[in-house]
Amino acid sequence: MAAQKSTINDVAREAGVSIATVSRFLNNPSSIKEENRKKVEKTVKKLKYSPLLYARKLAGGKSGVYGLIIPGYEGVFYSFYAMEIIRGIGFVLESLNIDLYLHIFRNKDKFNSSLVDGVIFADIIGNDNQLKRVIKEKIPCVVINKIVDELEVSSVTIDNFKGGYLATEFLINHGHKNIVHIAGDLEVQCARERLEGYKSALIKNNIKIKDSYIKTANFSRLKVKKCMEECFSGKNNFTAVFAASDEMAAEVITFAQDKGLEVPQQISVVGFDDNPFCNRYNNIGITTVRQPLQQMASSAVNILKKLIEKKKEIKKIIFPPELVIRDSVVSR
Amino acid sequence: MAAQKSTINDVAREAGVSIATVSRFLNNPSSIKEENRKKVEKTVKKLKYSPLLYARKLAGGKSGVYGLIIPGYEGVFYSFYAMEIIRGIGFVLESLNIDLYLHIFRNKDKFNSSLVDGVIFADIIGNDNQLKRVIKEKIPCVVINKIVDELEVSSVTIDNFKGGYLATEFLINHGHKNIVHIAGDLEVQCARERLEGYKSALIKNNIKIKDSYIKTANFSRLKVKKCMEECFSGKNNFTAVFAASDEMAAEVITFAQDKGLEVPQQISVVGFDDNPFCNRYNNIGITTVRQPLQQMASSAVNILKKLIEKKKEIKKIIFPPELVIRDSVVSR
DNA sequence: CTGAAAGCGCTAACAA
DNA sequence: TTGTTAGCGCTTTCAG
Repeated sequence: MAAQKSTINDVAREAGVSIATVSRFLNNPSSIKEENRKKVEKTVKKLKYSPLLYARKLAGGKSGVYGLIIPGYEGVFYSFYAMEIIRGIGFVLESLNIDLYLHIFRNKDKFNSSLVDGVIFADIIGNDNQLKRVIKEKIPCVVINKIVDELEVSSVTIDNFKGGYLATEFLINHGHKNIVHIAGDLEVQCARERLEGYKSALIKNNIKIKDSYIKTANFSRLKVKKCMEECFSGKNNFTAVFAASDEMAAEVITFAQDKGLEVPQQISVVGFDDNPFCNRYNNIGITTVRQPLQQMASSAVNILKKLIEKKKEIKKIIFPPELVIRDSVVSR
Repeated sequence: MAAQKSTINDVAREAGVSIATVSRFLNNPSSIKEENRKKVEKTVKKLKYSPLLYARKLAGGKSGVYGLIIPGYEGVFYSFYAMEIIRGIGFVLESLNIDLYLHIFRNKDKFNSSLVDGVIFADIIGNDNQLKRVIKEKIPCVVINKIVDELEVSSVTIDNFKGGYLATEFLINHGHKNIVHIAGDLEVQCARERLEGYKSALIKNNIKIKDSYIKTANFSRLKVKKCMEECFSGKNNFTAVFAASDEMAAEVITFAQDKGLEVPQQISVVGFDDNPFCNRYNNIGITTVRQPLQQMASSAVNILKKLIEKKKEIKKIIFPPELVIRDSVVSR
């Protein structure tokens, strides 16, 4: 009556072999006799058998599931970065026939890694403990978007310093000297590095760094408004803004336009991300710094896979960022 | 040496009780003596013990993980609907201390439900078989966004017919008679129903349905352009467009503006979703139909939870849609 | 190449 | 209230 799932025992009985043979068929088909392989194969199909992942895992096998841990900061589901990472990883895993176990956490640290074969961290923001625990339990893992120098762990990042440098240098090369930087949340490594890149470009070009030109907006659009109001409140004479994300750059444009200023004629803008949602914001193509998120995701999966298969060692990869020139910057 | 995870045996030994007592502590703490409870609690903390979900599940328990299955249609990761559902469900589950197992599939049907206690389907698009299998295996489940009349399964939806009707009626009430409808992918139930709502509103108001006014754009922005080109190619005299999503509505606005037409002065537009990304598209607040996605998500989780706890029966919930009036429609 | 059997960590009778 | 014990479905020695 009950349409229960069939088990390895059912298959073994029906096919007239032992469960060990069925197990071998599942894990290493070439290790059993042709004849048995055919019999088992037929029976598996007939009974629509598929192994219980948890039984398999308990017996020392693999579940075929990777974990993806995403810090649940505010607005994470509106974050281009987070969504691209989920998308990229989901896409690669699918082609590998591996399932995804997504864990988005806020505050608490309750990821139970027991179901997964390995873990990918999409950034580490306040969850160093989680990472440490995973490493301690010897679960293979890879970190994206943060270089964790103090730990023996694989990572995939871009050179955010260079990204910030490129963006700022591009503005400088167009004759801008008074450049505002809207930074992301400085708790986050990539935001700090982009800021450092900005400073470094100024220094190299003998431009004085003005603290009043550096604002922090948490990567969210909401806070950008406040930053811009501050910039405009004093005696402002800046001619360009470099924002640490395209979303923030878009908000800068909106703000400037609401103020009656033309972009880029009166204010040039550079963003970060190459977010397709903002490519053509209010008809302005935003010049931006592209990070190859899909490549990073795919790279992370591959490293993890090899780690799980014990084929490779810890590896720290850094991709180069790329300046994408559109039309939100003019010379002056 | 090896920092292995501690097991229930370690805890039992260390605390001087049997593993059964530890198990009881985990699942029903009030059933053991105060004294033992304290001892076990202390030991659990000391050893940083947490049960292996798969061992638990194999022994007939729960994993504390719900599955969320999302059809991986093109652009799913840019889909407001999909992201809101993930967000809403993630948010509710987090407060319940339940983990999420996200499965986004394309083509193949390889969801292995064995790790989860229950499953939520975010829409059914071409994966009826998956749903049927889950039901057959007696795994508790809930479907969002599609009413599956022919199956005994819980569902949470909105009244999409009514949504389409409201949108169209609003345009008619503003004096529009020539109304284009940009439908979503008609493989998807909600798109069909919105279209029916549109037709019904026209009929009720004695306006003839023109096939040339009905275009299908797959919910994606790309196809909208083609639809609009078609609309404009013939002798067009439509004055309004009702799009089955805000994203598509935004694209309609872009297209019209590129054509040199003013929105809403020359063309009124109504969308669907109340997508905050499009709230203020090119400075135009889009009038739209809101579906309470967060509520739907939360409702789905609650139904599933009760199903798993065997406290409730199959339930089909239909939420009402709500017209949100902004400024993309003018009378004529 | 195959089968028998041990055991992974846990839950849930059952007996005490 | 507690401990003993029999599995849950699978992988993996170890003999044959």
